Amino acid sequence: MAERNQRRSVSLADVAREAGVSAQTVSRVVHGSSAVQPRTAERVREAMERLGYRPSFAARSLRAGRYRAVGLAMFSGITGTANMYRLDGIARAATEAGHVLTLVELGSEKRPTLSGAAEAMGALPVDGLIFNLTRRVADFEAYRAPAGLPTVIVTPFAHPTCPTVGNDERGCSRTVVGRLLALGHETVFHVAGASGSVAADERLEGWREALGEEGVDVPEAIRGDWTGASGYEAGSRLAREPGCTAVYVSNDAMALGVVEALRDAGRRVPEDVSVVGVDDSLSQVLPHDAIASVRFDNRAVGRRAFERVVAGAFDGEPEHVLVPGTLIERASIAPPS
Amino acid sequence: MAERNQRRSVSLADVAREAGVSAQTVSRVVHGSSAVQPRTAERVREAMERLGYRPSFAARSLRAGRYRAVGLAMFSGITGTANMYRLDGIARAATEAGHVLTLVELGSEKRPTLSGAAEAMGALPVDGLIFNLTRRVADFEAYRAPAGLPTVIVTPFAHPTCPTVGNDERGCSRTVVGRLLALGHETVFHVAGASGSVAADERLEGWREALGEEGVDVPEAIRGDWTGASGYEAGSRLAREPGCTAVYVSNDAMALGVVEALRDAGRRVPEDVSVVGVDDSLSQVLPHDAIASVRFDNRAVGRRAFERVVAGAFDGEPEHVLVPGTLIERASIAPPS
DNA sequence: GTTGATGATGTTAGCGCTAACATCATCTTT
DNA sequence: AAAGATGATGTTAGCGCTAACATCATCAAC
Repeated sequence: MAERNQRRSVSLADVAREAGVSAQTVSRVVHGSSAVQPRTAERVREAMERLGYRPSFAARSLRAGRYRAVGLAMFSGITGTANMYRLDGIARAATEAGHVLTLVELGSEKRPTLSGAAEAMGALPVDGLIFNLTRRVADFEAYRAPAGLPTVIVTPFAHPTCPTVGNDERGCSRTVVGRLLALGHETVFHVAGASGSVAADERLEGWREALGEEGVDVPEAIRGDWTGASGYEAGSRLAREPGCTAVYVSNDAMALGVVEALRDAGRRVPEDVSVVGVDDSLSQVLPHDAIASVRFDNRAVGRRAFERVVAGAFDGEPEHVLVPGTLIERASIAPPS
Repeated sequence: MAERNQRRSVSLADVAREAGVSAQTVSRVVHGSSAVQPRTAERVREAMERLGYRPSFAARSLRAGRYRAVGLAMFSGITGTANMYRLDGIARAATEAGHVLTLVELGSEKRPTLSGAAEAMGALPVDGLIFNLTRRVADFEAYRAPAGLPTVIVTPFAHPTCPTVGNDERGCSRTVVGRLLALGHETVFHVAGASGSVAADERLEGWREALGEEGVDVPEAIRGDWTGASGYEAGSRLAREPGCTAVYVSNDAMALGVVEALRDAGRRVPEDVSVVGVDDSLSQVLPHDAIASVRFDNRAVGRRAFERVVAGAFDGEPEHVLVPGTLIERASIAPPS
C-alpha cells in the first residue's frame, strides 16, 4: 500500500523509460497531442499511472516563462466582510480564467509597505500582483511596480502609476446624505468607523463634503470602532441631540446599536430618527427590522482587480475604477415628522 | 521613465554581463554569501537595481525540488465565517513558516470531487494539499492522495488514509445538551442548519446522540437555512410547544431569530426558554443581549491543518484531530423556572 | 522502382538557477 | 624561496520540460 517516501518525484524521463519511449512522446501524451499511436499512448498512460507521474510546475513555468498565477497580498488580515468578498471575487475570477491565486497575508507585520510586499512577492510564482489595502501605507505614493510585474491596488485612492480599484466610499456618503436630505431632514449625523481604516475615514470625509456641498450644517461626527456596542454608545449620545433626525452610520453593526440605543431612549425609528448603515451585512442575520444600508459589491471589486492584472502591462495614465454602492432602502428611513 | 515592455525577464546572466562578473557571483550576492568582495557586491547590486532583476521562482524551485507552498482547495466558496477564519489561520501559519498559499476555489463546479481537485492541483506549485470541505463529496472514502503530495482534509470525519482536522461538531452538541440538562431542563429542542452542510448534519446527529445517551426524549428537529428569518420561523413553532424550555440552535443568526420569535410570542428568554447558538459570530455585532454560543477556533483548525501538511509524508494510521468548541455562557440560558 | 508525402517517434537545446568543484592570486609560515 | 592556507571568482552540469528540428518507416502516385 503505502509507497516508500520516494525522494525525487517522478519525471517525464522516468515515465519514458518505464514505457520504452522518449520523453517527448510522453510529453505528447500528457498534452493529448494526436500524433501518437493509440497503442503507444495507452502504454504511456499505464506507465504514468503506475509511477504516479505529476507534471512539474517549476519546469513547465521555467520553459513557458509565466505562471498563470497572480499574487494577492492582504495587508491587514483576511477577516472582515469586505475582504472576504473581495478575496472571493478574485478567487472566482482567477479560477474561471484558469489562473491560480498565490496568497500572502501581511497582517502580522507591524508596518507593511507596498515596496516590501512587492519585493517579497516578486520572487513568487506570479505574473502580477494585487495589493488589498484597508489601511494607509507609508509608501503609497512613492511605490513603483517592478518592471514586468503588473500591479493593481485595491483602494479607493488613485495612484500615480498603478491602476486601482475600490469602493466609492465618498460616493456612498454622498448617496446617503443626498437621500436623507431629499426626504426633508435638516442635516445628517454621522457615526464613523474605527480610526485608521481607509473606509471609515473616506466615508467620514465624504459625509463632510456632501453636507458642505449642500450648504448644510455639519454636526460633530462620533467615532465608533465598528462594534455594535460602540454604536449603542453613539446612539445614546445622539438621542440627546434635539436636532438629530437622521444618522448615517459607517457599518451595520454600529447602526444596529444606534437603533437600539435610540429606541431605548424613547425615540422611534424611523418616525423620529432615520438610520442608514453600510455593508448590508445583516440582512441574512436579523429576522426582520432590517436597517437601510449601502451595499458594496466587493466581489465585483475583486473581479475587476483580477481582470486588470491579467490584462497586463500598463501604459500611460493608470486607470482608477470606483465601484459604486447601492442604497438598499428599508423601513429604518422616512421623512422627518 | 516607463520601461519598454521587455519580453523576457531579467536573468542572473543578464546581471552578470552588466556587472562584468559570472552568474555565480551574482547568485552569491543575491544570497548574501560572505565570499564576495564588497566592491564587487556593490557593483552587482547596482546592476541588479539598474536592470530590475527579480529571481525566477520557477528556476529556483526546479533546482530545489520543492516550492515552500501549500495548495488550498476551498470546496464551496470561501465566504462564511468558519471558512474565513480557517483560511486566515492557514494563511498566517503559512506566512510565519515562510510558505505561501496557493488558493483554488472549487465552489463553481457543480459536484467537485477530491480526486478531481487533487489532479488539478497536483500540477501546481505546491508541496502539499489542504482540502477544506463543508459539504459531502462523492469520493471521500475512496480518495487516495497522490504519491509525494501530502494531503490533509479539513472535515469532522476521519479518513482511511489522509489526516483530517476539523471542528468537533458532535462534541459541541454534547456540550450544549449536557449543560442544558444539567441546568434541569427536561429535554432540548434543536434548530438545525441548512441540509447538506456537514456542520449542520453533524450537530443534528450529535444532538440526537447526546439526548439518547442521557435517556431523554428526542423532540422533532426543525430545519432552518442558517438565516435569522428561518430562525424566527422555527422560534414561532417552538413557542407553541408546551414542553420547550431549552433550544439548541445550529448558528447564531438563527438563534437570534428564535429568541425574537419567542419574545414576540410572549415567552421570556431565559426565564421561560433557554437558547444557545453556535459560532459566537454576533458578539461584535449585537450591542448587548448576546446569546450563549459555542465558539469554534477555526483559526486553530487552519493552523493545525497547515502544520500537518508541512510535516510531510504520512505513515500508518492517519491522525484525526477534532478541535473542541467552547460554550460561552451568556444571559440567554438559565435553569427552567 | 523512384519520388515524395504523411505519420510516428526521437534528439537537441535551453529556460534560470545554484551545488560542487576548479582556478588563480595573495598572503602566511617555515 | 618553497609550500601551503586562504579568499575571490569562474566553470560545469543538471533540475524537468517542450519547441523545433531530425529521422525513419510506410504508403500512394507516377
